[in-house]
Amino acid sequence: MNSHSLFFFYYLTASPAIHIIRNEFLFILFFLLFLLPSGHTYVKKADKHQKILVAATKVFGSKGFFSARISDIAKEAKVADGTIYLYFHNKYDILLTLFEEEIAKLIVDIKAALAQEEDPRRKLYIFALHHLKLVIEKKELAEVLQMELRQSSDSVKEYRITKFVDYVNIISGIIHQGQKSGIFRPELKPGIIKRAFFGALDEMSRLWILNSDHAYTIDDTADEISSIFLNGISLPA
Amino acid sequence: MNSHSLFFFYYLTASPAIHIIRNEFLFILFFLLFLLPSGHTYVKKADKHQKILVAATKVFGSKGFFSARISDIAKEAKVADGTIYLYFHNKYDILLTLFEEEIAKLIVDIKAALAQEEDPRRKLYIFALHHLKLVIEKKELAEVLQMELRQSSDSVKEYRITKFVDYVNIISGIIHQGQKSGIFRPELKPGIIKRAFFGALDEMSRLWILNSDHAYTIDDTADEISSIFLNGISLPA
DNA sequence: AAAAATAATGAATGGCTATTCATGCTTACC
DNA sequence: GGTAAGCATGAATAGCCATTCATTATTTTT
Repeated sequence: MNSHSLFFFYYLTASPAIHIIRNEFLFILFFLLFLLPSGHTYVKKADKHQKILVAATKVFGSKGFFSARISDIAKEAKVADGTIYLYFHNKYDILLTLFEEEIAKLIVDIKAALAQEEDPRRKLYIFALHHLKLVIEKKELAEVLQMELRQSSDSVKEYRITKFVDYVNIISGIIHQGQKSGIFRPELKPGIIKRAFFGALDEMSRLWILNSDHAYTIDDTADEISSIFLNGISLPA
Repeated sequence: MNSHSLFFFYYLTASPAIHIIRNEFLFILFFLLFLLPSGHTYVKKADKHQKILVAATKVFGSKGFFSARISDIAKEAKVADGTIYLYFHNKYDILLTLFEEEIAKLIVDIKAALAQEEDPRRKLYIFALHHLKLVIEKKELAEVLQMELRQSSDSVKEYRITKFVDYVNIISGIIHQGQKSGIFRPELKPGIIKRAFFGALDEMSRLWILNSDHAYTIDDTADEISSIFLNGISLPA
């Protein structure tokens, strides 16, 4: 979408102003009114952008970023290798876009679900449930998160420190609230807890991803983990 | 060491038996008595093997397996690129060797420390402490573990399922023992707990590795995490 | 101290694959 | 139905880097 509008403006500004006679003006008007918002080309582009991202998620998820080949992604998306470069700058750009779009969605989702709830204990449970549900519903994405969030390369680190932290900080927010309202032990450091909690969930994801025999249901797991934490961090009633 | 002894046997069996006259017999005896156990060549080989592993740990740790170049490792080890191939089959072999040797050591260490202790609660604490200490004392190794345990490639997965599980199963052993002796809640599933516990610790490592400003001490952290878990999984007294 | 055996070197090789681009195809408009 | 604009294609390019190997250095043996 982004690159599409840019493209459009490029063409617009590149043609000398003197050429904007009546015909062309009408054409541009037409273009603005019909093509840009919902026109055919536009939709197709968005389609492929999406198709490529979906394919990339699958391929990155199963082979990891480095072992994944552009041609794998192209084949999976049923698109020529070169086509990918009409939509993304390079391989790494695909990964970044994947993160930006998906983590953003995830944050929105979870925040919406949390807004329904007041009790910090319930909130923690809801967070756990959402996070684990992601693993089921978007198995491939979860695998990418699993693998690539760890890849240490300075550029990735910087990125991670931007986006990922937002997500994890939702937890410390909950802990904080719980401490303020006297439900959680006040001496615990939210900075540690959030990490521990995320780590526990994340490790469960890994379990899920690596084993195909899912011995426990998602609800059992969310239940058990948040219950441990709640018992662990709550003040005695 | 391994490849060295193989080498020796290769030479031994390759020379026809008829050649073993008195002189050569004495030579072999000499070789066996002096060179093999502590001779010069042997030590030097072990030296370089080790030097390369140390260098590799550093390089893998800072750049990740895929971004690490053999030439980086060679430079770090102060050795020619080609030399590495006298000690390892290929790049991936370096990584595997690293794991085998280090995780094995770690398991031995932790088991020794645990043997001193009876109380499952204390054991859990000790495990946490050891694991986190690893992150401090062998920062680079910890980074490699962090990064590469996640790398999804079928060969790695298989490997992981062999060695790594041994390590994590130490936790479930402790939980089990605690449940049998009526200290831990019997309805909890050790299969989940061990993962959650490991995940929490592991996430703490990540925190440590990514942030340079170490806001919390290792003991604080081990304390806090095991305390949460202990509260969480213990039966009310 | 020469010869033989072993080890180390690093430049050259070769395979692999991200990226490009000349070409052909589709669609949208007249 | 012809034309132009934008799209898609995939073979060719180009760069990177693991691995090899002819050569040099070192160590051991006689």
